[in-house]
Amino acid sequence: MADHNRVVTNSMDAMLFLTDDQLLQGIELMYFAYKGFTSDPDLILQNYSYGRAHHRAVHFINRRKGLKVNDLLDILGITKQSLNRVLRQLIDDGLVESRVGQLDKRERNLFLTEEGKELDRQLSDAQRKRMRAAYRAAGSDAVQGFRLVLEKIMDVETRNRITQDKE
Amino acid sequence: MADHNRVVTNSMDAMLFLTDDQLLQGIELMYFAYKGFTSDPDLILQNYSYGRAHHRAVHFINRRKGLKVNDLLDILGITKQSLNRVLRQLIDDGLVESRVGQLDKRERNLFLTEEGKELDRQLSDAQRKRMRAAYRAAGSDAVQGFRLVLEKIMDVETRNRITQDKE
DNA sequence: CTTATAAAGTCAATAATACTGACATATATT
DNA sequence: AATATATGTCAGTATTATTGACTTTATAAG
Repeated sequence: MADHNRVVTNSMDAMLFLTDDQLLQGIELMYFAYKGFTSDPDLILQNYSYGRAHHRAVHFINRRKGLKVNDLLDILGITKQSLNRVLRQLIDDGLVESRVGQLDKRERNLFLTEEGKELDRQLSDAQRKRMRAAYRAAGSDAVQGFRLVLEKIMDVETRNRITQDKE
Repeated sequence: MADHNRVVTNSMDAMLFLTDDQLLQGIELMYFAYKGFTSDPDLILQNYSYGRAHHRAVHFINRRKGLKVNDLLDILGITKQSLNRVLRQLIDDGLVESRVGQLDKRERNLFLTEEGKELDRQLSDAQRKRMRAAYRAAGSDAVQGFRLVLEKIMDVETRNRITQDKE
């Protein structure tokens, strides 16, 4: 079975020029790009003594205003104990507001306060600036390909959850 | 100067359809794709009680056989104290060999042992499998765009260091 | 109405990864 | 001989994550 797969794989790789070395180069590209991608926000977060976890929470609370705590847990894929520390800080610091659910009072809907929006704006500006520069330098065809490959790289469940919200 | 740039930026954004929302979608794609990208290796590493730091060390030692400790520090962008813990484990566990430099005996050249190569093969197989599937599903044009955008996203210094090795 | 389930929050212990600062050793350079 | 470089190590701290146990409040099911 292993041999059979290898043969099929090789012929399809040949069509797409997918040598092991090229795949490894793609893997390294992902690693280094992600590192650059997070470097600007990391600097800003230091001023707040926050980390990437705070960034992610702020980002998704802004992008999905009023989302429930459980929604955020699903998106981030962490435990509630992990999120709690971060969310507690953001609420105590006045960047996030937790409102009791209107239909189900057990639920909490999360929103950014003005101060939270200000942090999000700073982080988002830095990251969008980098993305915009990269997109512009690479061109729109490249951007399409970039987006397509990234969608295929992520877990299917994640992709379904993300794309269903858009369409 | 800021105003001048803004005007130029906006017109070019229009040409490339770069709304803030699309940029934010790209940012989320990076986040979710990177998460998927690391999920397979993470499972394998659990069997060894290793983490991502070990993965990165093993990967780059294999890709740049005989590299010096300082080279690895530059690539990973961490302190030697951080690397030391990971490298110490890998050496003690017999996955990495540290050979005294031939020209300069202060230097140490790092190599994977057979056992180290076996771990690298497992991690690399999993990650290449995912990349290959994504590449195949997206098509070769998309792959070109993917690579191009990633190169533009990373820090310039990183890009120079990476690409100089290839050409 | 009572019981069970669900959403959120918390406490405690642990782990992986990173940091800074200080210092040691061996080797190379000046 | 003095200085600089490459590597290694010890100690202390921070961030982010984990598992497990438990509480509070509110909804749903019996």
